[in-house]
Amino acid sequence: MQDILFDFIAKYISLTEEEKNVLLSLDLFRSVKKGTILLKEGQKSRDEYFVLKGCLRKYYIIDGEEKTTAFFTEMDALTPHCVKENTPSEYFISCVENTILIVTNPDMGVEVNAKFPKFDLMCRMLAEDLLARQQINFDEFKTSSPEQRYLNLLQNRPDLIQRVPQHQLSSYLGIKPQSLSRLRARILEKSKG
Amino acid sequence: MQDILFDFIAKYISLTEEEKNVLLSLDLFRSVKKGTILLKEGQKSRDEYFVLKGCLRKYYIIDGEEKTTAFFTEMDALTPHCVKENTPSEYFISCVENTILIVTNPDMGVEVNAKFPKFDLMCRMLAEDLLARQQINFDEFKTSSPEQRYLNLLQNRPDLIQRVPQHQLSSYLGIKPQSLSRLRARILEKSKG
DNA sequence: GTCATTTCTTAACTTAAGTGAACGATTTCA
DNA sequence: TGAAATCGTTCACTTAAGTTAAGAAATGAC
Repeated sequence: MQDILFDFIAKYISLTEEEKNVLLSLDLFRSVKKGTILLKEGQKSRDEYFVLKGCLRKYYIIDGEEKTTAFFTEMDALTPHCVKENTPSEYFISCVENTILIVTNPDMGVEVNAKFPKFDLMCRMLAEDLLARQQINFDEFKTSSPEQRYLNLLQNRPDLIQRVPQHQLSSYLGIKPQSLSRLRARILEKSKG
Repeated sequence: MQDILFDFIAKYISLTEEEKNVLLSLDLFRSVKKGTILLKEGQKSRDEYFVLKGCLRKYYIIDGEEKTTAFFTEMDALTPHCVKENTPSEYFISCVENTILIVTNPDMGVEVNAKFPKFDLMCRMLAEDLLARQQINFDEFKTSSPEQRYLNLLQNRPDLIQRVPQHQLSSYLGIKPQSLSRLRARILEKSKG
């Protein structure tokens, strides 16, 4: 399980065995049941998440309707907006599956940083990395039709389509559940000829 | 002009007069004519931009059609994806207006960092900041209809609607120019009653 | 296992975006 | 200045997404 964490960190910096042990001793791991809501709209929180196993979902409730805008799976990091701004959250975060997380907060960052000066460097690289990926995703979203977006998802994150309910996927694709059903039927029809 | 730069930096770190002078002496300023293409698809580049005055546009050409995905105006920073990855660019960057830029590259970062240790810190804060804003924008885009997106733009960046041609705005909103025309007419009709 | 709830699909209808074409109005540039 | 290209709007038509409603299928609770 920890391997996922160390594989992830290894993408950015290298750790000694000793450093790894110190990290593990911090006891950051947390196991969360499917359906648990980690963050609610209006709530303040200092918790940042890193997914070791499982899946988190970020969603808004707008006019009484859930609007899912992101999924976080293995190796994904998630710092809710409200953590940086110290404002009430505009969105919810819940567990799509039973999930194992690393939970940290900015204060611990300071502490950890004292022991690992490299940690700061890694955080910057991570932020830049996420930003770059986010921008590409956004561009792809803007330049595609819902159907293309679904096909892209099928290519890039096929696991999501299996592990996430359709009605959550649909708003992630920017459409209604009925439209996703129809769109899938349309694609199937095409492939048959 | 430099005030824009220092106002921007002041959001993150504070500089002494001496430090400001050193920064100015680096001669990073560049004036670029409207229509100039700073980066082309397929091209490699190390240049990062910060807009002091004017407007840059990022666009793809997909099936022979320009798809605009971002505009960068005063105080916006832009690091093309290809700079970090050292791969050919997938998109173009051009000047919508005569523009004054600060042009840097990662190597200079090393040099600058020797003189300003704070610089590194600022870059991380900036990356985190941009990431947070980007995520909110993306969420907003996903959860809105084209019409809502246009109204949001009218609220949040009214200047863009003035300074940017309609057909570039439209793909930024994820629709065709004709649809933007129609949508504007529709809104006007509504407001009349 | 059964009942209730949630989720997914289908259908009919409405609304809005895509497409192709035409038309002035600008803008560009020789 | 005058011709050519670009740009914005409009129109008629097509296609796809939103909406409302209903029913089938899967899931969960007891």
